[in-house]
Amino acid sequence: MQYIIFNMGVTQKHLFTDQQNELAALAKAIGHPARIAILQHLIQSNTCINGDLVQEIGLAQATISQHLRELKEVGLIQGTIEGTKVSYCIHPGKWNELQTLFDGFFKTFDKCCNSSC
Amino acid sequence: MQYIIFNMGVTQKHLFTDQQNELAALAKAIGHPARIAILQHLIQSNTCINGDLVQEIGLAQATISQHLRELKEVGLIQGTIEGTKVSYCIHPGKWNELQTLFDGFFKTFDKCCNSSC
DNA sequence: ATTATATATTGCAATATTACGATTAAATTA
DNA sequence: TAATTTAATCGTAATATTGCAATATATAAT
Repeated sequence: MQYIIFNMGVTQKHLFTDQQNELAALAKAIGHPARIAILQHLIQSNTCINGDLVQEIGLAQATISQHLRELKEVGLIQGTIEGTKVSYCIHPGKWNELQTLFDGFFKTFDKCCNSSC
Repeated sequence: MQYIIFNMGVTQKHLFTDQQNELAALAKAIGHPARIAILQHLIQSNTCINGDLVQEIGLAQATISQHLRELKEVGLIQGTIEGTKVSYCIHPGKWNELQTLFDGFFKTFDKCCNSSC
């Protein structure tokens, strides 16, 4: 009689620190070209709506909406309802956190110490 | 008679620039806590082998091997065969490219321009 | 009230990812 | 040569992701 085999297909987050999980979650969020494109367009135009991105990128409305939700869930963007539209923009605080976390991670590798193998 | 419906479940890379795809691919590669942990351990110990990481992280040998392959495929690490072991280390050039690409991306958002919505 | 506009959600199909055991491959050691 | 060590690959199971059409929801305009 079997109770649990093990969690197949699921990331074993408990093996890692909160910082490792957070860094990975942020990296994963920007780990799709559509979400990179969305962020770049938001940065350029300050704010924009779903429909703009559908035009700009060329994916279906539902698909863009889904990508926006993922970026929102990780906190990198925020949306404000304006009539029938929703105005999206970068969340400056989270963007700063993203930058700081990644910078810190990158800097831990000191290029002067020859890392060869 | 139907030839192509469309590519379900597959990222539509042709919609994006090479730079967007490259940035996303690198972000995706570090978008898993196990791969973050592997990179951090490589940075700390300069080089290490599969078995070390299995001990350190606590995932199965095959799983660590798979994560190592993903990091190798994107070019962030390299492996050198040494007897029965394979010594892994960071690829300094690619690490530098990673850093430069992300830095450039982060900087395009200028915090002074109030991005609110 | 009805129609138009815009986005979110649901449902579905297909591929991708995560994880592990078992096996294979390749070099080292006894 | 045979046994040991180490890592890669194969096979499999389960979940996650990607993408779209269709539908639902909610506000604005007629």
